[in-house]
Amino acid sequence: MNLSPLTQRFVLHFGEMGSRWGINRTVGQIYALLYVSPRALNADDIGEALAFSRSNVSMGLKELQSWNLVRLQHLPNDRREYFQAPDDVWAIFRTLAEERRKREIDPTLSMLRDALMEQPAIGDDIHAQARMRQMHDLIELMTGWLADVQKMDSATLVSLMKMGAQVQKLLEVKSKIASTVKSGLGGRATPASALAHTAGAPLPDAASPKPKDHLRS
Amino acid sequence: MNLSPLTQRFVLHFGEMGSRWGINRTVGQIYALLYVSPRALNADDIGEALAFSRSNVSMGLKELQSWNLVRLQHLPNDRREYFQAPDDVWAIFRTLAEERRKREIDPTLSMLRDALMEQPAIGDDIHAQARMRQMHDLIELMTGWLADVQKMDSATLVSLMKMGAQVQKLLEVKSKIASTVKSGLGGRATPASALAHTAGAPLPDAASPKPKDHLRS
DNA sequence: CTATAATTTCAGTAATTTCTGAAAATTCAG
DNA sequence: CTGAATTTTCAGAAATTACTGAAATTATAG
Repeated sequence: MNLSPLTQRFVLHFGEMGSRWGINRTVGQIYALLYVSPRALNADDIGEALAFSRSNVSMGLKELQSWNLVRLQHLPNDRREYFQAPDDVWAIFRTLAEERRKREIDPTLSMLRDALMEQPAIGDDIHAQARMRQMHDLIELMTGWLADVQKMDSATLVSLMKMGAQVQKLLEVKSKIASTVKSGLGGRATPASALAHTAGAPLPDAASPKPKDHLRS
Repeated sequence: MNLSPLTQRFVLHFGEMGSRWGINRTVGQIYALLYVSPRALNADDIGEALAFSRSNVSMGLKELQSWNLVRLQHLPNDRREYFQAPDDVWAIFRTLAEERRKREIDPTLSMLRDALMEQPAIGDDIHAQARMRQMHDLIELMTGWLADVQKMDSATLVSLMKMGAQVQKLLEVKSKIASTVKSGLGGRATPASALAHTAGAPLPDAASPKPKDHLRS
């Protein structure tokens, strides 16, 4: 199996970017290859195409499986396992976001939660804890939002993203309506309380009422 | 300068996570320290607190500066440079998103654009190019959306994120308004009630007219 | 300008990560 | 079950990345 110049460039790029993305060259190249391949490939195909040792391919595939980024397939009359990337790029992207959250965010969120439980010992700890709370709240807001967004189907997501900054307009319309009508959600309530952010200032306490919680245990 | 147990834990955690985040231990620890510190620190402070060589601190700070993540300060009667993290954690987050886009996304977007210009040589290239186009379009949509979002002020962003999946309801309301121009919102269906519950439901179709495009050349 | 404080650079070393080949383990056809 | 095909594991080699101390550079007080 030899690669076309087009595929070659794509594969090599992914290899190089791999390091910036926190995966290694091998894994990046393997995934790039699977991604553009019109059919599922077995480990030998991959090793041959990319000139990696069989064991290296095996480890790379294991890594990709741990990321849930490959689908496994079996061909009739062939004992070997065939691998392919999911067809839907959005599905790939969701998986990626999900896995990165688990690996890169959740541990920090958990550490921050623990740290915020502690009684500040010395003066500087009060400031440090306030800073940690800011970070904690931001991360919790983001991961909660991400969880919400992950539930949407791709089509909805696409149209929301295409709207871009214009949702903001909708938000204004909403609060206008909300305040005109009697209605709950009072005026533009949410923003106001959310605004308590910023400032290097002492930061007394931080718990703002949260309409919904996104805690995962 | 010795660190409180609380700060120590925070700093060590950032050091360990550093590798997952694509920065090294030193840089992670330095930033964690600056982030929780109530005052700006000079390179010697940092080196002493973290037991790093002076040159290592210098390199770490240089790295952080290249990420635009530190502010530089000068104290009266002191020739040394003092460093601190920005007060606003949202500002930090924006910078981070921006810089990661530049380093981790833009090069790929550019490679994809080039690859899509080429004339597919062999049969498989047609498929490969189609896959690359899917990826390209997704990335372009995401970066365009990110650029829009980066323009919002933090308060707006926070309220949008708190809404989470509920924006989706707004979207429905919007299209309803658009179709029933005059009466709008008929009867009791105020946004308030519409917003009351998060979705998960199928969501009819998604292509809504797209008012704006995100192409950057 | 000179002396000294402060910072950066850099070559060499240490530590970590990636990759390989050989051996072990697993799978399955017959 | 047996044995060949296939995959995984793992110890060590190779490559890469991080870190240090010494030297070079830059900045500034006097």
